[in-house]
Amino acid sequence: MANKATQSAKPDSVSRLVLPGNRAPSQVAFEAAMVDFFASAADLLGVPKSVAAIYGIVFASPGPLSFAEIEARLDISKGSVSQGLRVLREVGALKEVSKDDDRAELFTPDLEMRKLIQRFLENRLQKQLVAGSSRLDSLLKAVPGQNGDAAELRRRLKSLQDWHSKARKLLPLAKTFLKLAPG
Amino acid sequence: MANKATQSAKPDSVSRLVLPGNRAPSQVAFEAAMVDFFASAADLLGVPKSVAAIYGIVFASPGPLSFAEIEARLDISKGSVSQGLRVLREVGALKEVSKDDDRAELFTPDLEMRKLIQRFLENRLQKQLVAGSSRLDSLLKAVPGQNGDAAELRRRLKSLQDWHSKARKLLPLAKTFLKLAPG
DNA sequence: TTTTATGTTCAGTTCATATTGAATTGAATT
DNA sequence: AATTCAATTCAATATGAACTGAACATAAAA
Repeated sequence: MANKATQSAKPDSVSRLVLPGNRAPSQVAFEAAMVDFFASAADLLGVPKSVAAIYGIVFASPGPLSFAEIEARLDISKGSVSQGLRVLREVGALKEVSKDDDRAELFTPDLEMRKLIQRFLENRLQKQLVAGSSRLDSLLKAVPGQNGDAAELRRRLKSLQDWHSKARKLLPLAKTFLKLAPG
Repeated sequence: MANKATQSAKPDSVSRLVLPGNRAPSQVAFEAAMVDFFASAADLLGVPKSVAAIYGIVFASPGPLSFAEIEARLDISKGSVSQGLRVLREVGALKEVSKDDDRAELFTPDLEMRKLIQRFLENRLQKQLVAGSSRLDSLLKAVPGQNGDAAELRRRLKSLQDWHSKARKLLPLAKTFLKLAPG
């Protein structure tokens, strides 16, 4: 809990979320760096920091972690852990591995990132692009006036449609490319 | 289609920013729709709504608009208009056309979106990817422990490096693709 | 049944970010 | 030099997404 003013000049970023506990300093440092890494990626993708932190801490652990262990290693609330885990399970970023002698769920990163990336591309980009296209169709029909001004507006909308079309065509290419074998 | 009940139902979102003034209702509706369109795109890219609204209102006007006209058509403050215009000029989304008989600046959308898109790809994506790569290098050297656990962590990091590498290779392809002539 | 362990929910709070607008700047005009 | 007006700045404020934590749910153990 103690989240008081720090006495050292630690980076005031996300790595503050990582609690030392009684683990080896090198392990803690590694965890903090991983959490930071995913936090900055998450920032780009519009994902909450706490979610990134959870993923980072699980990623940094060679063995699967329980809810309680995640809670202990991160300075975020039970509620946030619960909701963050839900999000990460929903998008397939984490998978549960059940240890039969204990009823606590254990989480480990799902390294099949193909699916993760595909999901992102389809859910955010493709959706937005498709919705945008039909909106542009409507707009083109609703151009006000009928003189040269209207012509100019139509020209602009056509230009937007062109870009949308290119982006839509690029998406499948990107998906294919990202699927290629390492090398 | 999956459109809500009424076709003229005003989404109570961003189009509220558009002020009717004394322009033709069809023009106002068109403006509101354009503002909405750019607002949802901006949302994806992490750009403030007011900035998107300004771009939308300028895009929806066949002729260039002055600061005062933009302010009159949108329900946002002078300060937001000023700051939004600055951002849009900086990224090259708007260009100024000077009308010699008046000293007010006039703005019109810069339809050379190539540059805009290139800027976005380079500044946000490429930067993040390059920074990420070097962070991964560091992390690989800082893997704690030396047994099988360390090997597992190295395996995970290698996997991340692979994805980063693919994404970095994809960027130039995307740039080229988006540059192709319409068709 | 009661207790304990584990996880979830959600009403309220926090805090980062967007927005505001009074004060200011500076260029053109008189 | 004083006035006017377009535009900018920035401290103050508003907004809302993310976070918290107490209450609640569920299931195994006692």
